[in-house]
Amino acid sequence: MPTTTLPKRRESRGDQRRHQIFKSLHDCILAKGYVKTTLADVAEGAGMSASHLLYYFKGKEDILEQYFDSVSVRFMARIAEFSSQEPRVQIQSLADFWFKGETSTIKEIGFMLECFGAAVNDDVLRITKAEFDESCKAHLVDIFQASPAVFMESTKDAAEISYALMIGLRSAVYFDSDINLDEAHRLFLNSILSMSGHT
Amino acid sequence: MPTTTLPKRRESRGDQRRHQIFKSLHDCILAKGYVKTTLADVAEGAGMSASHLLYYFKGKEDILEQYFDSVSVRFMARIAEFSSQEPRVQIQSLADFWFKGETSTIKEIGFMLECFGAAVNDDVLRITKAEFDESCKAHLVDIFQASPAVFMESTKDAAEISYALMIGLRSAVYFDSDINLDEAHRLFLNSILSMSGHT
DNA sequence: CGTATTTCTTGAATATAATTCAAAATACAC
DNA sequence: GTGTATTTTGAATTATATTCAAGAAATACG
Repeated sequence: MPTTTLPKRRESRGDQRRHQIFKSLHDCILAKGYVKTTLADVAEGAGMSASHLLYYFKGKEDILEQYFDSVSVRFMARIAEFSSQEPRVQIQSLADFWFKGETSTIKEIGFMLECFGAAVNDDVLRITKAEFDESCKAHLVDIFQASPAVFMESTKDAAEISYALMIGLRSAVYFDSDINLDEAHRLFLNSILSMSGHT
Repeated sequence: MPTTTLPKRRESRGDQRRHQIFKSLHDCILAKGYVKTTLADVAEGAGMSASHLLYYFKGKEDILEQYFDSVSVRFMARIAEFSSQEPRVQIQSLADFWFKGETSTIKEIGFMLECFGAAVNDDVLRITKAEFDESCKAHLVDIFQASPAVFMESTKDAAEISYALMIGLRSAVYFDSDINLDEAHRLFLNSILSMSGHT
């Protein structure tokens, strides 16, 4: 399916091409998963030949690595926007970000989980994820420091637990039928509010 | 005098072979990850030809699916053993199980994370994981019901949060340098004890 | 314009790994 | 011993990632 995109002057031709490839990879992963996605699949979605993908990227892994990085950057920017809000509102924003909206559908969580699995044995993905985690936890520490009270030994512990809860609940939403996005949202929100003394 | 050796018919020849294959697959996954492991690698470790692996299993995926299932069964049996203990001891046992000992090294956590990633687009793995999760959460509900007090809306919520915490903390231990197995053990233990009213 | 140069694009060739299969080797029953 | 069932293998087959030489298109420049 060829996509006719308007030529933006801000983006070089190469960047446009790269974005088409990312978009196609994302579509393919949501449809059949990264492992089962072939370069031919991605190429067709991006309207080019498979061999031409390797003009822009070193290989299949490289496409995922760079795409994962771009998603990571986008997410960090989004989360950074919350910083100006009151702690209580910030917590609400985070709950919404991780358990509501288009970035947190079941399929998107599946994409995330598959990336984590791939990251286990891919240095580039692993480092990207580690930096993303670090950034998220730093934000959480800030939130807890600005909060009324923390029922934890330290704000660092509270951040660690909050982040683990987010990862674990999203995983549960994907795999387990006893919990859905709304319930996970409630559990996450209530837990963080409670930990931060927002009674 | 006993002249006849007992026929160790506990395991058929085929089952022995299958176990050799599982063992080899596990070694390979710890060494280079499932995706990068080839059938030739597994075959060499199990002392047979690659094509012969497919005499016992339908394919590479099938080996992982059946091995993951056997690990799941083994883990469930181990966790079921804790049931006779007092709630407080049971919580300690769970913390040790998930964050201490040979089943919870960094490499084993990596194996788990890679399986979860693969499970996203593999029906067999996904169902195995879903059933395992369900079983674990049921045990947690039992623990909370037998505990002094639960600072949650329900024991189901407490179980959901505990399990999410376990998954999220193990993931953090694998990817993030700001937390190790000992700290995760402490955080998990303290959180569950606190949630269950074991002050 | 015309053409030189750079960038883009492809199909054909190659490499690697999973899977199939016919047949050989081995174990086993009688 | 001989026939049958099981185990095992190496040699094809298939699928996919990757390389590469060369053609097409865009762009720079006289």
